[in-house]
Amino acid sequence: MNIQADEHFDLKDIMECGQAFRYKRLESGGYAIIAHGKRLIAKQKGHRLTLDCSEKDWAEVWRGYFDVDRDYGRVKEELTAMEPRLAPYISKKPGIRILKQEPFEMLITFILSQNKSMVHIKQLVAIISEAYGSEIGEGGHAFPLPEQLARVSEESFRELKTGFRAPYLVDAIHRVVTGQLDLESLTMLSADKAREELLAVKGIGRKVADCILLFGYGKMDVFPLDVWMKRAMTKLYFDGKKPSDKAMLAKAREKFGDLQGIAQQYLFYGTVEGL
DNA sequence: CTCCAGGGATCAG
DNA sequence: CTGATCCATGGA
Repeated sequence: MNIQADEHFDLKDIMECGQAFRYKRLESGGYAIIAHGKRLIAKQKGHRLTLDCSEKDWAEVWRGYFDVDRDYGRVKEELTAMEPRLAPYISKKPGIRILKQEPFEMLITFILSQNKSMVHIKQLVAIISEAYGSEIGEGGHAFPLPEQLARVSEESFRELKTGFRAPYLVDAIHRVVTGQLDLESLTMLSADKAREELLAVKGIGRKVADCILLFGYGKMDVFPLDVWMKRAMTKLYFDGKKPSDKAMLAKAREKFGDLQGIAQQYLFYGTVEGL
């Protein structure tokens, strides 16, 4: 089916700005995307977005995934009004949107992400999906469900080269399948309350928790502070001197308010791309 | 060889 | 409270 995309939607930038790991760029310029247990082929030409899905799947899955019902024109106006220095980052990648991905997938993916490069995270998530996720056609595999990972031992995770993160994964999965960590219930909580729940898991710190909240729950009032964002914030607001994490987070809230999660993504992609 | 990667736990002051 | 060190592993 075809969708009308506006100037605030750029498939390439959405997929490649660092928030998603389960996509492949095709020869045609389109993308094969796996999310929410489904596989999608998407192509964009100008304002025309072509998707190989039913209207039902569009309505039930992909519309939410692409955050279509948020007015990014307004988001960008508000952010620019709050902080004019964000403008060059926004105009460099004006088509970024925050994807709404599966909470459990984000939980596992970002526990894995610590101290790893983005390409390696992508490889590792692919390997885990192929090993334990259900086949969904065309050789694609869904990200594994909690029950599918519950039988995986720490030893097996180590064989997949997850290194010191293996026990963290086992602990997180155990908490989910036993109901000790109720991912569903975090939807209704404030970011601060939801973060508290996530921080109880070993291997989840502030940064990983905030990535889960932003990309898995669409909570835009968080600011994942990773090495790239520390560079960006230091350069922008602290004159090259090394500020504390607390100072950087306070500055992010001051400058970007409840839209700091979205601001973070413009800053992140811009910084990775060398702006 | 060294250094670093979308960090966090632990321990020393 | 802040800062240093260690943690596996692969790529530059």
